[in-house]
Amino acid sequence: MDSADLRIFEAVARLGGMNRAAAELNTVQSNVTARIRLLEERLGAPLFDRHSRGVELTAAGRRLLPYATRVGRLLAEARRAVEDNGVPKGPLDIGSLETTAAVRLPPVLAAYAARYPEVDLVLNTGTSAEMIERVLARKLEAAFVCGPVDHPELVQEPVFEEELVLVTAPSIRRLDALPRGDDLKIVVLRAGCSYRQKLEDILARRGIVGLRRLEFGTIDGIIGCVMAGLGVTLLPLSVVESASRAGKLAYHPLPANEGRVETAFVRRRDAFVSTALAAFLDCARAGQVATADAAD
Amino acid sequence: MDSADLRIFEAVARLGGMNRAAAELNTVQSNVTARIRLLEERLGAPLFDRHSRGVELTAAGRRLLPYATRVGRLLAEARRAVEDNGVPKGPLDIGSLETTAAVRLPPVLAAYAARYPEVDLVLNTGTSAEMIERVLARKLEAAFVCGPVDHPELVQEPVFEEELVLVTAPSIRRLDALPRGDDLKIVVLRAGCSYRQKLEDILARRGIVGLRRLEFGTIDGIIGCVMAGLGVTLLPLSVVESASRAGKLAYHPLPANEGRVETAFVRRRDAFVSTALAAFLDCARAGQVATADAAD
DNA sequence: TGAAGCCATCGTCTTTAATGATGGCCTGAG
DNA sequence: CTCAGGCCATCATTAAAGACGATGGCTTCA
Repeated sequence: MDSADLRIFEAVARLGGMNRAAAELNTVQSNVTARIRLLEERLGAPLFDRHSRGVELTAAGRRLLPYATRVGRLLAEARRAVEDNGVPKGPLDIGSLETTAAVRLPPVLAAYAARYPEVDLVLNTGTSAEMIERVLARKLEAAFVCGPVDHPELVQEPVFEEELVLVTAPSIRRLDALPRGDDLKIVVLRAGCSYRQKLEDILARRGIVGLRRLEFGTIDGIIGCVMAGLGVTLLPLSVVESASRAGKLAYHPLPANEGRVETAFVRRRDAFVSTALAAFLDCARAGQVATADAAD
Repeated sequence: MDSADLRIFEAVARLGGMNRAAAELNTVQSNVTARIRLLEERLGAPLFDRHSRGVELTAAGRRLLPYATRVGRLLAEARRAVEDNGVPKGPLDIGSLETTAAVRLPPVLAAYAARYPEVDLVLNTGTSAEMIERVLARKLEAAFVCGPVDHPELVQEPVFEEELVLVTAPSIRRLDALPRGDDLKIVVLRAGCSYRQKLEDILARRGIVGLRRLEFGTIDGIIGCVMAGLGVTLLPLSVVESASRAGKLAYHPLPANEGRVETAFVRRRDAFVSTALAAFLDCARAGQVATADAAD
């Protein structure tokens, strides 16, 4: 048994047929057939049931399939490991919460891009759940998400700490003064946003329930909307601090148990840590230190 | 790059030379040389530095090596997974503490051996540290050790709970009555035994320190020695209960925080769980239930 | 009933790998 | 100093493995 055998096997299993696998593998059907037959012979067990519509995995085939994919992944990773000679370069796909991307990452990204011009960094934003899913699916090397994350396949490292505040129009001095009923909407980034549920919980604990929602695609949209008195939102203090100083917004601190959230950098436990990623993490840590220093 | 390439690469790296690798792989040196050269060409990086005494890994080679071994292991595991058709059979290497082997395992082993005659079970005894090391080195599929175990590479499952007691000659009714000084020895299974440190700690907390040690290779040896009044030892209650009833020994219960230890069944997180092992774990759990029932 | 899609088989051909002999290089013993 | 014994590189040759294309049998669906 050989990795090449497993590659063919995997394609046949995934595509459900030898013809289709042959097409994908840029070879002919007879070759696929022969190699599968040989593999079955060597393993001493049939891997597929043949029928007229194609083939189907047998029990033995189902046991083999996960190994075929794992071996394939490992070989690809090995190649990357050999090519990664310690100088960050190549593609680097990172995920992030939109707020983190807006508040924390600009200096990090700027420093990183300047220092490692050979890296093609792609930043991908979305909710924590989306980002975690993509990291697990190996679509992203790592992501900034709302921590703490407890998943056996992931390792996390806390990198930023945010203080979330309620944000309202500047005329609202105290939360009591919030208008009730249809006049007030909660404004969130979009469905599934990590902060949405949190905001609803926070308001609910203060007896404010059943609010309408307004969804935006950008943080600027949200801020504009809140400035205009259309609603209330929940954002990191650092996002709204300057707008607040300018008198355009008011923010309302929350107790630590509600307002403190940490942002964690998560990645698959078993995935290769490229030099590009390691360097990025260094930059992110440096950004964190700088922030902490500034706060002192 | 292919698993066959990696197999050759791994042998060359491990043996430090192409001639030696060729001998191990049952082929000729020129073949090894050619394939390594081809592999280097395809990867675009030299993997070995050649010199007159043999070869040495380059940085790129060092990055590749762990993948070579992992791919090799994965293929071997894949073969086993295909062959394992759900009927427990083949070799099964288990580790255990000696006390667990003596007290808990006999019924489990008997039931297992009777039920699955096709399994070649090998029981390996030693200290927790030894067993854990061997599980990590993949020399054992799993082991019974003194829990709880916290290691990222291992998964554990508590299976037995032991009550450890101090064991003395029958004439010793209370611990106060223990003779001090050279008259008393602590009797342990052997250096490195998990219970040794525990016993010393327990005695130290009662002001008994600096005792001589006496080491034995078997539990029977220890018991005989304690019966004869030569020393004190620490053993699971279940080991000494019958001897105590017969008036040959006295045992002295310990508070729960000192005397309760759990025995955990540990295995590598990433290792294949053979049907034989799964069935064994079932038997062990059944034994645990039986014990618990009997205790009620 | 016939076209379309599927897999199995076979002989041929190409590519790849293995072999054994040779040569150059270095090292350490005599 | 020299020579034997280890090492790796190279090359022509041979053996094996894999890929190919054509064919045929089977089932399904129109």
